[in-house]
Amino acid sequence: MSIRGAILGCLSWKPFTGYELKKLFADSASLPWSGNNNQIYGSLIALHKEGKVDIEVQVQEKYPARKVYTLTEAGRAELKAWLLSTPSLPEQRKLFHIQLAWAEGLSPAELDGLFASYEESLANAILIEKAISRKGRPAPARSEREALLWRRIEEASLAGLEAELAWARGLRQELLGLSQAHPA
Amino acid sequence: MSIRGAILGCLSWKPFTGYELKKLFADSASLPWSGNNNQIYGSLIALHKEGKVDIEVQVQEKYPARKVYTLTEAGRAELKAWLLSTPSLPEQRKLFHIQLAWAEGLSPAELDGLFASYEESLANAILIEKAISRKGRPAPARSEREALLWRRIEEASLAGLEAELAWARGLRQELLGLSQAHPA
DNA sequence: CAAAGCATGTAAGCAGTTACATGATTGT
DNA sequence: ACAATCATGTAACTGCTTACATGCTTTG
Repeated sequence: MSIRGAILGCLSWKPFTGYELKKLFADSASLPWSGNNNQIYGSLIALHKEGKVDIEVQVQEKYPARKVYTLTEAGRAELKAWLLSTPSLPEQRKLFHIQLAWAEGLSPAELDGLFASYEESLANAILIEKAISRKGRPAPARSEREALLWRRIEEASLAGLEAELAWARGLRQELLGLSQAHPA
Repeated sequence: MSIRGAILGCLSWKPFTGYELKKLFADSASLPWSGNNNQIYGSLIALHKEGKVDIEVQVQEKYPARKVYTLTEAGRAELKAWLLSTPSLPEQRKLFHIQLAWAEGLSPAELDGLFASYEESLANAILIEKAISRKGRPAPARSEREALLWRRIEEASLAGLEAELAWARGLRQELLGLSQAHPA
């Protein structure tokens, strides 16, 4: 349910519609949710039922009506409680590593192909991340502290990808060395 | 459904019972599943229905009967297909970063407390990982290649934790500097 | 004229978790 | 006496994903 916290956090920055939140989640590498309708709209409806958010309906001429959500005092209280809850350890799900772990049945060439594909998608993800970051993504900067935090969080997300790419490249080279030392 | 792949992988190493697999998943830092009954036993039952595994029931005197699972040819085929499927990008779920992102409402002391708690649990997780790795966890080493892969995978998991701890420590110091430059 | 964007919502399903249920044996 | 280990399985639930449903507008 930590997506609730993330949604409350966004709304503590400024009011949003569900549609805007959806895009925000979908575009962010640090927010590990797909931003699908069910989660966003569902959470907003639940939050409203609990009195944590207010809705302002803005009727438009050419587009469907927007529902702009604002935090209430109760919402602000839940956010603060979540912010102060004890931090949880980071989770890393590196499925490729599990694939590698059981790759004994693959030929050196097949293994090398997997690495090539993995490195390519990592390199691609890094390029995309860098492009977005260079363009400057919308971020709150209500204080020097907040700006620093956001900068460091973005850096960490990129650094994680780059570390993984470096790891894969190093290991791939080692494997090439091995298969040349003991040819089939 | 990637846990299926992981289970098939284990069984390609040697036969296991559900109970043994459960412990294996629960103890491993690289296998991102809790090893709960429902998943392990459920998957094994499904795999058996599909003819991917054989069961040998071993009745024991003092303990409940064990069901030892072995891969069939069909199981080996599914494993190979999974091993050759295109690698997926690593997923990182660093919930603490999201907490930080919206921490604007917290005092410097409250923020510092969060960092202290985070660093402590990271340091703890690292110690546990190192202890287990020093004792040498059970791992297949049917070839030089397999031994190398398992070593590097273990290292990567530890390196991820250590990088996160270093990141947190660095940022915490920067924040301390900030709050002294602009005291409340 | 097709695709993408604006904007909301629901249905069906998969993946994963905690907790429940049973029951003997061994260690503290 | 209490907890942990051995060993299997089921029930109830949360979280999250894909896909469905609608309908107008703008862009290519």
